[in-house]
Amino acid sequence: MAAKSPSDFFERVWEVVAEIPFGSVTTYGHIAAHLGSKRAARTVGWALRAAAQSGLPCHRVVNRYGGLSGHAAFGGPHVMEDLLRSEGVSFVDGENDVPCVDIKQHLWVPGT
DNA sequence: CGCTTGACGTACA
DNA sequence: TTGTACGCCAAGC
Repeated sequence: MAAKSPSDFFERVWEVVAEIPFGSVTTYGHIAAHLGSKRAARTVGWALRAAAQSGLPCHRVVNRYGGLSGHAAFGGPHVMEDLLRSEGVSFVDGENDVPCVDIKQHLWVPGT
């Protein structure tokens, strides 16, 4: 698709997030890499915050460790986790008793 | 108009 | 191996 404007970076993130299948999750790094820059993960986070306000399923986007980072943007610390569990996403205990999404089982890659 | 912060990740010392 | 620094892009002050 033809590029539009420099801020199109946000729209690309939203486009990818909107294509995440039900019950699947992806990571900031994968989205950023799909956009062209692996280190743009931070910018992806900014776009996700705006995505939450756009009504996109940004709760399907987690960090590299499967940890839910943007729970604050959902208005509740357990909203994001509950949404993922409602979609059938499995949670695994992290190395610090921290529940993380089983990305190994639900990881979805942009372009699939 | 310029510096700092921010839902991360990779590279290097 | 662990810790620190850098990079990406946009918004806020």
